[in-house]
This record gives sequence, C-alpha cells and structure tokens, in this order.
Amino acid sequence: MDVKARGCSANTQSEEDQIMDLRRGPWTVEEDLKLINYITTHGEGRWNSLARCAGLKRTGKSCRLRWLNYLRPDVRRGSITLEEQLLILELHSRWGNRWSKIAQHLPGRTDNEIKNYWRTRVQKHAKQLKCDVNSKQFKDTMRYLWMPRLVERIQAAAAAATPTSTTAVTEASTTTSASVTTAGNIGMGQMVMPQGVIGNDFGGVQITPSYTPENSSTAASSDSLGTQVSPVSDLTDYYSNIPVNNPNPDYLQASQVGYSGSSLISPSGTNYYNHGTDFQSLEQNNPWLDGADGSYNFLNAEDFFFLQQQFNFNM
DNA sequence: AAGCTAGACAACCGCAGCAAA
DNA sequence: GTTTGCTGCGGTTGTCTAGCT
Repeated sequence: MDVKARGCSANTQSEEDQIMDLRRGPWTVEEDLKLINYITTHGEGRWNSLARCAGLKRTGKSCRLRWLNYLRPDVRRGSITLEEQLLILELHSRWGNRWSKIAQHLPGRTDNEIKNYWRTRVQKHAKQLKCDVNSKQFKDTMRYLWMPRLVERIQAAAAAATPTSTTAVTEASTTTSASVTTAGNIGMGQMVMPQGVIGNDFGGVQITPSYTPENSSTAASSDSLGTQVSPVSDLTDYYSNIPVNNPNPDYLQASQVGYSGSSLISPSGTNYYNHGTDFQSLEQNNPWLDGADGSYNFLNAEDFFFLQQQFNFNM
C-alpha cells in the first residue's frame, strides 16, 4: 500500500529532521510494537513515510533495518548450523562480500547476521594465521581443508542421528534442514546449493537443504526468541566426533589434496604458508588450541599438528 | 566483588543505483 | 538531461554480556 496516499505529513525528510529530534540507538519495546503493528496493518515499504505515519521518531532507514534484521516474522535466531556455515564459506568463496546475495540462500538469515558471523568467526582465524582473509591462501585453506572437514562433520552428525547411508540431517527447531547424501568420500565432488545453486567441487557430498519458504516462516514462532538451533554449530569438537580409527579412507586424503613437498599446494598451484608463519607463537597464544571458549574453533590441537606435519609450516 | 577483555550482535553511516518529478 | 528522494548494500562502530583474572 502506498503510504503517501494516506495523507501523511508532507514534510520532507530534512524538514522532519529539524522538527523532530530523531531517536537513535537501541529500539525500545514500544517502538518495536509500533513498527510491527503498522507493518502488519499497512505493509512494508516507503520507509521514510512509514516511520512518520507510524509515529516513530526514527529514520526510514532505521525502521527498515530493524524490521528486516530483527522484527520480520521469518527471521531466524540462534546459532549458525553446520550446513549454514558450509554454505556461507562456499558462497563467500564464490561471491565475496556479497552478503545480501549470500543471505538469499540462507532462509531466515539476514545479511547482517552473516556478515557478523564472517567477521567474528572467520576473519578471526585468518588473523590467527597472519594472512588476509581475502587472500588466495586463506580462501584455499578454507576450501581444501576446513570445508571438507565441515562436510565430514555434517556426515558424522547425520550418521549419529540415523545410521543409514542416506541420512536426513534435521535438527530440532531448525527450519533449514539438509539431506546429506554420504558419498563415501570427502574428496572433490559436487555440492547442490539451495534454490538450485550447484556448488562446485568440494566435499564429495550433496547437500540439498529441504526448506521451503513455507517451513522457513515457521521460525517466527519457534525460533524468534533466540533458540539455539544447532547442537553442534561449529567445529570446536569436530574431532571428538570422529573415531580414532576413522573408517573413512578418504579422511586425510581430502585434506591432502594438492599438497606436496614442503609447501601447501592447491590444485591451482598456489603455494601456501611458506611466508614465515610463526606457529610456535601461534601454538602458545592460539585460542584454537585450548578449546576453552568451546564455541567456534575451526581447528584444534590435532588440526594444528596435522597442519604442521602435512604442510611443513615454518617453525 | 570489581575490573578487564573478547565475542556477539544490533545499529548507524556512507555510498551507489534507481525511479519519479 | 538534471535533480531529488528512496532503497538497498557493505563497512564500521557501539553496546551488551559472559568469562576470566
């Protein structure tokens, strides 16, 4: 509905700014209710007009952001699931910082949430490795080491849930579920992204999230209060889920793909981490190793040992 | 118990693209 | 063709909180 057509104030935004001191900072419950009630009745759009007509002393931009990132009924709250992490890594490797585009493939997740996830989780690890998060080195490390491991962890979770060859990973209260077809390897394969996006060659599994707009919208009632939707939402305890004698013959192979000699070589020939990474200091100061925070470590001590052994990091 | 620190997330800012006047 | 306003996006900052010392 056209807000302008309903006889709202004809003041321009600049005039409005002068007349009414616009509020900033955190939204109050009253403001939220005003916004929700107004949009429920009149629909969204025309944000500047909407802000005025709803009696909110906020900018249109602020209203839009609040609605899209927090109040919208289909917005999902809670931790990023393994499948979502995998998607984020994959899609970011393809599109870069196109957060809104990435968010389109994660129903209920906002670009802001994904951006925050990337900055707080992923970039931290790049910093620990002393390489740029946008560098080819870091991207390939994600692609050829972390992402295959994420895939395997998803498989492990699926296998733990249902000991069949083809398992549906459906987490309680999770509106995005993924059917993980265990292809028996974590080598190069094909990934089927949501909404028909075909992933490229990593992982060796097909992940086909089975959400629909209909079921994703159910998050409004079940997840809108910050429910933790993923019991294993990150890689911290990854190895604790893998048997010592891993039955998967490709377990190490995937991680070793393309690595040779004293350097970490990607299929494209990139030579990794031969630039003097100080792993001793990393070991001493690295939060990845202690597992103390227990929430989102990509690598643990075994991973670090693996990196050192396999890739001969400078030490 | 108080202070400090880091993580997580909400919110703001600046810019670009677009459409209407 | 130009101006103006709106919207959306990505980057950045601010705030809150939990954990640690």
